Amino acid sequence: MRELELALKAAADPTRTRILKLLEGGPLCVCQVQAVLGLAPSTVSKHLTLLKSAGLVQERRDGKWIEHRLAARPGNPHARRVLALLRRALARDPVVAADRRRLRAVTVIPRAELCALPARGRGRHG
Amino acid sequence: MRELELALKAAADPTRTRILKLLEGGPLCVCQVQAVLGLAPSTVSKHLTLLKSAGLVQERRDGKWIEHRLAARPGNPHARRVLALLRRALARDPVVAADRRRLRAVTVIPRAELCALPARGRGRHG
DNA sequence: GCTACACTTCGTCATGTGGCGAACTGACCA
DNA sequence: TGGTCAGTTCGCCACATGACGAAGTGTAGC
Repeated sequence: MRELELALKAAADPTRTRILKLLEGGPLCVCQVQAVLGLAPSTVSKHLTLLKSAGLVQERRDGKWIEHRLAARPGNPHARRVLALLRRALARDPVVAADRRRLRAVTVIPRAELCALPARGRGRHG
Repeated sequence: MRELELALKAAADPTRTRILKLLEGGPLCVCQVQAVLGLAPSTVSKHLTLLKSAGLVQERRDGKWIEHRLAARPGNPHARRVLALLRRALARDPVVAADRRRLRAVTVIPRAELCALPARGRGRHG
């Protein structure tokens, strides 16, 4: 019951829904998500931590960066169900579509360059 | 997006999850739900109103009472997905099982008698 | 080891949410 | 037409949640 609650609550926030839909396209690091959503790094990190503890997302260190991806085989069966639901939902949602466009623009930038961009929030103008 | 959010948020609260699982057994009036969950009528009503506005539940007046049931054919496709998810989930949850036991005890009492019980909250002792 | 930097944690704030009792609404029945 | 009573709405309270910036953590590379 509690696990279902966690999985549903994790998916029930629009920001986290957008993150999950972004991750359907493949693994991303925090600053890529941040660049697409336009949020502070601390905010993105908190959402990803919550998604992880709900079992929807896994992480893997890749040198300096941390790759976040949808949980391939969640231990929590509710998490699997919620991910499956999301995969079917919002196929034509305008917000999701816009996010995907922004993501395409973002992923062509090398990570080292993207993450160093000044507009990141960790010093919004310097 | 907003509709998915509403449907997920509606199902993400444990009290509402319990209500939805109860309704899987058939339509119920407010005082029956209340008798099983042990909550104030205003609280149950609020939850049912939210479930209705999320498209998960429908109501039908039956004389003095109002029957609440799972939406048979929700206009909102997200609502349909969430209900399908819930139907598969919590099949062996202890809380849900206990609720079902209590519901069986409650449904043998005629509604007119049950709803008039003093322990209802609308005057918890008189 | 020291610096750089991707990310997290902490403290704070505004807002949302779940619970209750009291007052209100509206359908049935006399 | 007025009473009864199932259910809703309202006002209130405590607590959860999402956002931010500042400070902290830990890995890569000099």
